[in-house]
Amino acid sequence: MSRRSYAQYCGLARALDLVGERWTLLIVRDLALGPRRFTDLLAGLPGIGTSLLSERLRHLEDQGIARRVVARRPASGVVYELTDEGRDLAQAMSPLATWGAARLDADVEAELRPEWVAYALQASFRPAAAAGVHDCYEFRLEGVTLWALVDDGTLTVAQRRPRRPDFTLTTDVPTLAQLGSGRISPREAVASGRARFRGDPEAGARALQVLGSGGDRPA
Amino acid sequence: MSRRSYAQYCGLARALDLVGERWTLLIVRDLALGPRRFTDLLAGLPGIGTSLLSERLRHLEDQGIARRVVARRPASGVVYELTDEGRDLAQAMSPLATWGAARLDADVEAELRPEWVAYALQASFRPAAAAGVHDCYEFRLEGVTLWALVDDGTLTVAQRRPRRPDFTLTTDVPTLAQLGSGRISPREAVASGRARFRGDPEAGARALQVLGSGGDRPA
DNA sequence: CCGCATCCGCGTTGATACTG
DNA sequence: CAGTATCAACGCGGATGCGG
Repeated sequence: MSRRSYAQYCGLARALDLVGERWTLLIVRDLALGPRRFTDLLAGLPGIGTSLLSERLRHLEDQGIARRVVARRPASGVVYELTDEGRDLAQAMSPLATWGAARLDADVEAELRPEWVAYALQASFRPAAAAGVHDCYEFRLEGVTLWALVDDGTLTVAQRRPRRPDFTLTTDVPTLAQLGSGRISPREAVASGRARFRGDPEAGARALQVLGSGGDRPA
Repeated sequence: MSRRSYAQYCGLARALDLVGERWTLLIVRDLALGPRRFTDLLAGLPGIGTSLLSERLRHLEDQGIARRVVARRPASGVVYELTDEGRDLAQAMSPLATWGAARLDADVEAELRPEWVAYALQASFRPAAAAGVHDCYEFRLEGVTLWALVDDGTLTVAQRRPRRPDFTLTTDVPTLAQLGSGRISPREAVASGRARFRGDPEAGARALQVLGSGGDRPA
């Protein structure tokens, strides 16, 4: 029953005491995309047990990271959502996610869900660079297609085509991650056959600014 | 024997598969301050068992995050140090450490070691803001005193006074963390009695730029 | 003393069954 | 749908031992 603590007066140790246990950060990740029901979370975390999810949620609630809300409108039920502190945490773990994304090898036998990519896009979104930008980017990734809708300072990742996209990028997730982090240039990605770009090159350049580390121009 | 994996094609899940297990990130934190011996790490991680530390180190080695080096010079023995990838990771976990530092309550029964504070300072250091800066800041924190030596683009955190400091800040760690993150202004910290500042106010302003989120001026 | 392996008791986790 | 109850399996903490 006693929660194990590192008992160190150190920011990292404290963070790990709070959210370092198994599944916790993945729950925060899922909640970062919006309110979720218990069963939504359960479906998004294959392998977690219901009791553990229940306990984790209660703990996040106790720590003021997430909030339990009795939903009314769509269908009565319980919904979990992040608090402001939870959103701070979601921001703080983005670099870790980016670091991990760069190490997503192609050979990993891992499930690919649109939500994970949506989370990665949200994490790498730079609102300041998106001022005055109104674009729609289509990403096709191994059977998963999704759309990033940039409107000024906001990014919405949709799983249905919201409007005619300014470009379509067909690639795989590791390549997309490398593009976003600037580890390879769009030119290289296309030249090596790992990516295919169709559409407005200027929109592609804006996408790099808004969703990546910016700078380079697409082929 | 089978390492448990989340098996999700998501950057965060991958990062947690690699370094999400207990103690692992704290080991990386310790190594981020420089090469360490097995027993140094052991001493800095009260509660870890020798076998677990050994296994974690081997895993970090396998993943190319840390490296095992047979030391010669000071005394023969084995030393562990971060690889470039490990340094990337250390960078990536800094925001998490900052998030946790803001939640280091005064009531926590936790050990305070100069190294943790040194790590926090390193994590918040912005080399770009330190161009042309040559300062020495003294921090006195509940019995622990240390010095931050800024020289152009580099920060060295010392546990012995390297030279006459440009200012001395006496406070506690939560307040220091809040100052660094900009959650309170130096003015407030001093006015509320939580901090005491003695020395060159302009050096204090530079410290905020270099070690914090910058902007405000000290009282 | 340093670096590490082995063993054991226990807390945490994963899977299933069951309930309002 | 939103959990609680239960139990087996695994990971971890602590002790011990052993070759440099």
